[in-house]
Amino acid sequence: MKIATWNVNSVRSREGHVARWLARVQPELLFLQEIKCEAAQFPALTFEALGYRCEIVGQKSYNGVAVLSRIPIEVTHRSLPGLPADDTQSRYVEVRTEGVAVGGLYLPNGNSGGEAGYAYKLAWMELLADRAAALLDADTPTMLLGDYNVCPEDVDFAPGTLSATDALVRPETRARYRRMIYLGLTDAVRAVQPAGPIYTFWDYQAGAWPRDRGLRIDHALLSADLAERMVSAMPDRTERGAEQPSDHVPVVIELG
DNA sequence: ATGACTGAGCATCTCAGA
Repeated sequence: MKIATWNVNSVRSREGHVARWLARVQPELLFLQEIKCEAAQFPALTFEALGYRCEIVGQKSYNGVAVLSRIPIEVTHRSLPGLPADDTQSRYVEVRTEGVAVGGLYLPNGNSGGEAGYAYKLAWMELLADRAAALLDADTPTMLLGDYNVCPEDVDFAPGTLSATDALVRPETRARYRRMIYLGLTDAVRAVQPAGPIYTFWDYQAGAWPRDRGLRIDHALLSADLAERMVSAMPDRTERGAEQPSDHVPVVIELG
């Protein structure tokens, strides 16, 4: 079973990219982030024609997540448990399939909105770790994947791309990511490639892609039972070389 | 000496992204 995540930076601008990628890779589940539209504008017919059901948690202009599935799923959550009722940002969807809980997430960047914006990121990370703890306490096989907007270690960003005060690398950010690792979750891509740079994002600016000056910010965290089942986990770099690409590439996890 | 991106929207600039 292949489960993938992809921040597409507008699903309407990337409809053809996603359709071609689905036809080529044929994952069972694809979680999308930054769809940047409401459900009514989502190009569901295109993906349904390829055999994928679409579950959309939309939002106008910003954020927005979705899951495309070619196996039966049950949507269990359309927002991250614990957020205030008046939180309007669409950043989380969770499903159950074959006894596995799979959460697709778009974690706040944290570099805009001043200290309040950064505090929102940290609060969101606390609730995500709480959600992980609840699933693990119930012995639920769990995968939490998406755009974490966190470079866990210095090797996860090319030299010179980020300052030490960037919200993607600040110590408070990394501490909260580590809390999830300490719960017992496995960083799938790092388990496959324990050392050395491996990126999932390259900025549109300053020739970041041709110079391979990227970041590793899209992750899949697996409970121990799923980590044991893992066959492969890797970003699909080829997508960054497409015409008019997203600045992120898909990350694919294969379970046996 | 130095270039310099992309998408959405009550748009021809601003916000957000990272």
